[in-house]
Amino acid sequence: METTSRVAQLIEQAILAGYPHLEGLPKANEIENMLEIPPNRELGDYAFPCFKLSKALRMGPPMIAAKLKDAMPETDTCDVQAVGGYLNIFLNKAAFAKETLEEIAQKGEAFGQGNEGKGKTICLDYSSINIAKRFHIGHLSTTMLGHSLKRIYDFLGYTTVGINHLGDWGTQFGKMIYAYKRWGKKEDVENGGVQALVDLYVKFHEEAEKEPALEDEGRAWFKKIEDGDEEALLIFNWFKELTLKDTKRVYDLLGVTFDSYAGESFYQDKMDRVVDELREKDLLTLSQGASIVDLEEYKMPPCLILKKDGTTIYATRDIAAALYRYDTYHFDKCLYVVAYQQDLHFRQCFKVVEMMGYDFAKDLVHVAFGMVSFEGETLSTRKGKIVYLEDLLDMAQKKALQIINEKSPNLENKEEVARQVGIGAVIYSDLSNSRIKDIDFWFDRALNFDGETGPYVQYTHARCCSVLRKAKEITLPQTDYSALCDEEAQALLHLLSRFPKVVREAANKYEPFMVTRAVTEICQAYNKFYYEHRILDDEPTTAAARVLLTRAVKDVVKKGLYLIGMDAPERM
RNA sequence: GCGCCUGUAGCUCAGUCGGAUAGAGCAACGGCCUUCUAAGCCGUGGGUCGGGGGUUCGAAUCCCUUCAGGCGUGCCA
Repeated sequence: METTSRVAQLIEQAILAGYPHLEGLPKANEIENMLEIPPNRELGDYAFPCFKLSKALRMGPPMIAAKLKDAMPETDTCDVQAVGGYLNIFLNKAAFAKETLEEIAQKGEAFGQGNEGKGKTICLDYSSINIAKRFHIGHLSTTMLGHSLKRIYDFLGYTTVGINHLGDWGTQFGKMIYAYKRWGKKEDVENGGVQALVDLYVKFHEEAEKEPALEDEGRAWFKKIEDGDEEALLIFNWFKELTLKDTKRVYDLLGVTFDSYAGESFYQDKMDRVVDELREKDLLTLSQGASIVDLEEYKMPPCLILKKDGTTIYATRDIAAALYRYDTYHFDKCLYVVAYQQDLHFRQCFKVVEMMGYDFAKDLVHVAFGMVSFEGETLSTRKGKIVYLEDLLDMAQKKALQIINEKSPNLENKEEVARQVGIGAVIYSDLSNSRIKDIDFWFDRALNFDGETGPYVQYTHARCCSVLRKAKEITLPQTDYSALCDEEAQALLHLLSRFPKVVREAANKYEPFMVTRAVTEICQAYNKFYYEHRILDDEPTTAAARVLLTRAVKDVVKKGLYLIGMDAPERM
């Protein structure tokens, strides 16, 4: 049983001892939730605020605390003190150390793992790149948030389905085909990849300024795609392959994977169902030539389903996708990791699904995140205010390599470690704050390797590994847990023991940064511990305890990094 | 106009379901490597928690109001 639950039970017993017949007093599980962590370690490991009992017991909080202190059963779990209105709890340090470390030692990197998600499926829509566009820093958050959430849910036993909802439908692809046929060369596109396609698209718009008829040509080619014209599809699919190939390089660097690439084009033949069903259920109304679902009752603008030319729109597509995903995966939740600009769009879509009578509408969740700007300005290819992810990751790896050459010139696999550290720095900075915050991208921030950064955490992990390598060379006796009663070890043990709860909170709130933060705090506490105490102490039983603590830190940090999508090199 | 979001140290941000003197990192300055990785550790300075009301024994946290900024607000996604 967890320490906090046991403490809560003891308090429950103390309350019951004093007031056996009084109704409305908190039970152990409620008490556990009421427990707090004092602001200062000298005030104990946990605190029970007695203010909340004041009314029921008709007594001042300090008096209650004093009475509870006297009524607390004698155990070796903890001691208590009454301070003001608080009942402060002091754990038996050695017992706490033993319990925590034995569990982590037994479970290793599986510490915190769970099976509460067993039999449940979670769909995650993330990254969702556009065909014929280059991957840039604006795509990083959706990609890493989604990837991290997928790993977190996997860790908790859920079945997860990662979906890259490709942006592969629209007139722009007709324009691109036209531009390619008129100005493009096969080998240029083969060699230039997506950038060549982007160039063709830009060229189209330049020319269309002078020659407006080109717009019609573009539309005509898109119509050919829609109608399944052989040539059009051949070129279109080739563009798609090129984009996916280019993007795969970035996904490989980041370690990101997907289970499905069903994007917009995939739903083309699944839209009729939505429209028909909306008609049948009498939800569709005609307004200004377009077909809409009126949402005035819910204080939202109408949801557009068919444009006045009768064609579908992204809301139609997202509704079709939601229905399809439910039919296919029977998800317990479907997460849309998409920027907050689309908040209204998703609220409308989810509401329409609900109006259609689908109960699972409540399980559709928009996991919104902030906007990315670059050095204070809106991202813009045209103004050159853009950073391509491939370039950024390249710079990060180069910087990491340079630092390795300075600090660890004898490291064996420098290139590989530089990859892990450089990319880790970028991922960490992306997942270090709550997702709703806007990000103003600055190179020196994303490529910072000091302080609360990816490299800092990786460094601490590597430091643990180093100590453990040294420890292997000596034989250690039975562990003396009372050697871990010092401030630094105890602070560290608390952070470690809380890790499983943090992972669950991150999952419930869709906030990977909580894992990032928890791991960082563990590293800070370990580095402090490391400087205050010699791990490989002359006293072997002490050394054994500290080595065990080091191993626990290593395992938890490694798993935490994994959960946010980072690698943990053993040397750096 | 209306809706959603954000506002905490010079900068970037944490802050548990309301709880004890509001915490980190960066930047600045000053220390610490003949002992386990100095990508580290320690110290110093720095805060009207946007403003004003209210609820409460207690508010950065809840409610109201106001200001500032961002985003959205029907045929792009």
